[in-house]
Amino acid sequence: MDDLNDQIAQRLKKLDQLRRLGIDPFGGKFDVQDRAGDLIARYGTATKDALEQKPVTTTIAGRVIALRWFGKAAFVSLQDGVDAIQVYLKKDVLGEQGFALAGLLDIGDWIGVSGRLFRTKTNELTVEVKQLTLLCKALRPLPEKWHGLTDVETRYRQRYVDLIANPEVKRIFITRGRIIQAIRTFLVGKGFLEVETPMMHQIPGGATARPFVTHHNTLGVDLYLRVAPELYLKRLIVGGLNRVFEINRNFRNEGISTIHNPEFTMLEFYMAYADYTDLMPLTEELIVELVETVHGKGTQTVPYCLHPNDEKTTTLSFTRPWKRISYRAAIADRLGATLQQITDPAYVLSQAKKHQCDLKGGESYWQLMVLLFEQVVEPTLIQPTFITDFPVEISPLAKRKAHNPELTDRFELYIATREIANAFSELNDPLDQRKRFEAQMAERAKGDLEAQRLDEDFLRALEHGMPPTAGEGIGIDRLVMLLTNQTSIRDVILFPQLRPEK
RNA sequence: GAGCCGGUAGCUCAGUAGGUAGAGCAUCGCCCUUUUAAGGCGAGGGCCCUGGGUUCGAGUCCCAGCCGGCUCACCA
Repeated sequence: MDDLNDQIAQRLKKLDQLRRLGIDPFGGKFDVQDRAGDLIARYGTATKDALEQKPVTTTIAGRVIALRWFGKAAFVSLQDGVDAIQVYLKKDVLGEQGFALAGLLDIGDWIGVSGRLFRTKTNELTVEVKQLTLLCKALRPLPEKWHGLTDVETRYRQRYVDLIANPEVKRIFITRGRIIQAIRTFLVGKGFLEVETPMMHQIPGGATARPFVTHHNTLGVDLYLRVAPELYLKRLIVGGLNRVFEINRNFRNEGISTIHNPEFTMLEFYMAYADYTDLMPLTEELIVELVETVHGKGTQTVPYCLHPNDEKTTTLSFTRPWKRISYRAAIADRLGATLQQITDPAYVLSQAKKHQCDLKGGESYWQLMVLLFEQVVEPTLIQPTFITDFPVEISPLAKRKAHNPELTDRFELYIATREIANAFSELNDPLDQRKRFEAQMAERAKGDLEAQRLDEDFLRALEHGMPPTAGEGIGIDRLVMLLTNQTSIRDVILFPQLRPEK
């Protein structure tokens, strides 16, 4: 222990004293009879008299998070999961042996207790401990009880301490788990099969992003951590698994921010015989289901702070149906332009200049439109909105619109200015897909490190025939942020990526 | 990657004008058998992020770096 301080030294001293008393400071199996939460639920309203007339005995375990001494007695706050219950240690009930152990307890220790329930003078439901068992001695002190642990760096680096000291953090991660469970239940209920596809790719594909590179020693090849599972999931559709989904990590070698972690969790699902229009009501249904999972049955609105230091909370309304507007119409709307004007490249260029888009010169019409969309439309998309009909330039894996080959059968769902879902009718024309890959490779050759690579095996799969299919990806971390009202992705990822310590 | 803010005891934070480093909680000792931020009395605990510089003297001023937060840019 490099940073040995007096508090650790004191606890090590107590460790010796415990061993001299014949007590194993690191305990063993303990038969827990009740959970603190259950006791509170069951006896939270039981009166003092009722508990005396019909005594209730219980055996519970947990971590000591507060310890208040009164000479020959002490009150302990025992944390058991998200709940805490008070236990009372009294010399004449515990006996000499038990009381000696009690005297060596510290905040942070794990204990098991047996005894009867009673109410204190202040009417708090409390366990009067007859039998005290040490389950594990903690050697390090916990943060202060009142302010807790607030240093963000320590919270992320030592999440275990954060989880102990900040109950709301624990709640967020429990909610995250419930959200993911609810997604699985929802999709399985719709006939989807959960699958796992490779995380290590020989050709990273399925998204425009820079990959992480690693190396396989025996094969003697470099492998890439996947940026998306898309191309593998579509291979499964080719193989006849008509409805598949995967919830797993993607890795993108990019910057880190409040909405970006290098590894993030993505849901992707693919549905044969469907198109992107089928996915809009499905997405509404799924997300409303998740809103209800988190906020309760029948909930239509969710409070959300758009920025960390925002005083005011925005109310997000999930009442169906959600707004749908095409990419082009959304831009025209914001610019106050007609659909006629917005097709004019000169007009679009002038607007891009007017709205301070980051122009390098020589942008195509659609490149300008993409810049304008980000600049003027995205920040306004607070309420759930489906943006449809994306330009083919930025949709290399999506089917073209039947009546307009410049556009694709695609939508993105925006909530609180962020892209939450991305879906399209999957391109199943292997000849067009090859051209799209070639166009991407041309971009790569020009120095675009994020452009996609040509994947011969994927093309071979498409050549075997992929039924018309609709596919969608949902960024789980950002969705969890929305549903738990968190403004930083690090608050919904247990161990966010940080620079090495020291 | 750029800008702004921060790093002082285990934790949360003060630190005046550049002049011996403080509080609360936690810890240790004593008192206390119904408290809940328990209380009372006493005590210990510091690489003031790191490295340079200015100065008689730096937690404080200057420069560089490390780590973090926020904002912006790219990405989901």
